[in-house]
Amino acid sequence: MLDIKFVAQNLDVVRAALADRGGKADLSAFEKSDAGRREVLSEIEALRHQRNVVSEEIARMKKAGENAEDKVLRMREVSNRVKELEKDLSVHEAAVREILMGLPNLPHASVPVGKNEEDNTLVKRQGAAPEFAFAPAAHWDIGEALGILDFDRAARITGARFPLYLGAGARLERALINFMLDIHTCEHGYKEVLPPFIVNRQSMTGTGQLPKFAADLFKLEGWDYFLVPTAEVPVTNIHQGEVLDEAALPIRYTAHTPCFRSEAGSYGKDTRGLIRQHQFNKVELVKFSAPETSYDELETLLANAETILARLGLAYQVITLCTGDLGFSAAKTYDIEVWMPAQGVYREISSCSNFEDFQARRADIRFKRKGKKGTELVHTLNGSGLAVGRTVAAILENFQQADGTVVIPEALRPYMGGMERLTAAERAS
RNA sequence: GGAGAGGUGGCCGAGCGGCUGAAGGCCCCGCUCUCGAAAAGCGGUAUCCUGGCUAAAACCGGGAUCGUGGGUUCGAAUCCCACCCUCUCCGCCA
Repeated sequence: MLDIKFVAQNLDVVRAALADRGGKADLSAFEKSDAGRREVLSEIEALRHQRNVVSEEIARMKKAGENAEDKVLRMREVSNRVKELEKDLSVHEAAVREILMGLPNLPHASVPVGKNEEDNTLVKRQGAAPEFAFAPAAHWDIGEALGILDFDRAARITGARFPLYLGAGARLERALINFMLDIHTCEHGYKEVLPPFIVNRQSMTGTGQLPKFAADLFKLEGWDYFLVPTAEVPVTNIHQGEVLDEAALPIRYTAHTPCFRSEAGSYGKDTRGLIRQHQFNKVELVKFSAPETSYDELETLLANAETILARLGLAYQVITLCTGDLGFSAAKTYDIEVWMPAQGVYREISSCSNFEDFQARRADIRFKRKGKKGTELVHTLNGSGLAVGRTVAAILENFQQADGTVVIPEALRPYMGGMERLTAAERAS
């Protein structure tokens, strides 16, 4: 959420930023509701002031044994009037809030202006894409041939877009999760957390998924609870409503969770394989930072995520999302895209964002500076470190061999009981 | 699921119709003392909204906030109702 005062005083700035994002905002409605809100509020406050003063008089008179009946009667009317006005006020407040909750974050000055993903800018490319003497197979064909992925049975169990890992495939997924968590906790200074996978409406609103993107979420029937679409939601909300110590910042958390997404509107996209599933695993990185260092924290967050790909020996590129491609809550986002040989493209495997105070304002996460009065909103950041299913897909495609086996990256072998290669040997059925 | 107890400031904790934005303590920040520190003493220390002043603050005025939302009342942290959460006991259970 943007700061209501900032919006009111910088309508043109907000309008321009929204235009850069490719949206249009009905800020005239905001102006009108906010003006109405202030007007009614000042009238209410004047009446309440009167009531407070006279009520005190009444107390004094009653104590002195005097008759205060006329004042009581007058204040009864004032109170009724206040009640009426309060109804007006809540209408205005709801209108302002609704508009404000629907406004996306303002892009940071360093974000390139652009219409869509074609205008994203390349930051760098790392690692060499493997060369094949044969036509590289798609990861779903490799996985099915090895007997470690079974999409048909997954569809029987649940439906389309659910994964079933078997044998070494299941172990590979688990190995990656442990590998990533170990690096982030032991080498990058993140604290491991294991949060709830189901969250309430407030948490979803705090990080920005609600109220606007309910269609992307799985909701529990009979409950006002939702399956997490990313660990960002439960982990960022760890400190919801808190005032943090300046000395405690930056706070860094890493968490593995399954992620559940309805993928509404993506029919026909990435229908095969592990790329776009309703359920997938992800190791997430979340930071709470002081405002002045949050962009430095974004750079290290990105570097922390990149480390995983580098250790696995996967080629990747980093791009900066342009204004038109930026997510709702983000002020700046880097995507890391891993090389996928079968399709010959780089595919998103991590997304690292600084939300500045946008989520902190919604979730009410503040901090106090030593020796200073008052509190300030923290900056929140997060990034995938990494999407595990897509990492499996990348490993299968990048390290496939002519004989159909897949070489396991060396860094991962300790987590695979020393296994060096995925073969069809253990295929059971 | 049944019975009971409770949710108050950064933290602990008193208050149970008006003198309470809230005692007391802790933390934190100034000052005194000290070569310095500790201890002790003195003072200060919630958040949000709104108006004035301002380049912006500081500052000043007003309002709101004692789990959340309603209600009673001239007046509610205090009384009533609903909901949420926590704890204890019983039942059930991985």
